[in-house]
Amino acid sequence: MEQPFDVFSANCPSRAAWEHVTGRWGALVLGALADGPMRFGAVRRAVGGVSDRMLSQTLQALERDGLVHREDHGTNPPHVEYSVTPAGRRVADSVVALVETIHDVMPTVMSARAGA
Amino acid sequence: MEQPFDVFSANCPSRAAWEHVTGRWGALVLGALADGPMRFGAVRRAVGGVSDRMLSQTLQALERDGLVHREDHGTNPPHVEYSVTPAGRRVADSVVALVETIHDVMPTVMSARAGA
DNA sequence: CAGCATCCTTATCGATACTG
DNA sequence: CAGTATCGATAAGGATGCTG
Repeated sequence: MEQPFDVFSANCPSRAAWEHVTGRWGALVLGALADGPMRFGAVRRAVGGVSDRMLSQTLQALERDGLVHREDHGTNPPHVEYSVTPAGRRVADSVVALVETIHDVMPTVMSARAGA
Repeated sequence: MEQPFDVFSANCPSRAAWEHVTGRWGALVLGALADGPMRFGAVRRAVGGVSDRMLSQTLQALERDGLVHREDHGTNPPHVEYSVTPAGRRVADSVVALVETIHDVMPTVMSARAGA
């Protein structure tokens, strides 16, 4: 027995984690961090189009879910490093695989959109 | 040579496909259809919390992207079957893998949320 | 059954300004 | 640098009612 979790159920706690990960910026942030620890500004540059506000919120949600680790060096000027936790790495790897799959099928998507 | 596509770029056409797939319902619908062709009502029951309206929009976006195939039997009462296309199957498989990863790490997420 | 049209509420997000 | 606070526009989404 096991896995009492089911993202297809609206009220399962895994649904919230699912939405943090697959939300507008969650997966992209995780994908960026999959390459290694990065500072706030580096993540912002890596993820095209994200604002300070959204990045901050996204990182906080992922940190609360234990998928991202936040390391504040407490210096001035501030120096904070974000990285994936072991659990976060597993999720990030799956996200990266999904990104690659999307890239792979893009030619098909483009011709479908064109009204192939 | 190639992969001119990059979801990390805000203006890449793959970003739109990415958002259709990782949007609130996209991945869940794809995940449901990964099990085989389903009728509209069956998908709605499979994906907890989705409304007619959102399901309809989501299916249309995925169909436009060539990831989902819509087969209207033209009968009365209506009988419409949705299925993944070959490209959609690849994406759906990646989505299912992500779902499973999320389920796997849920115990970790739960304890992180509890303030482990 | 498989949807679409309409309305309306809510949540998301971006811009801007500010702080230690 | 690494954020937070506030505001306002916009879009997402739910409820309801209707159709062939």
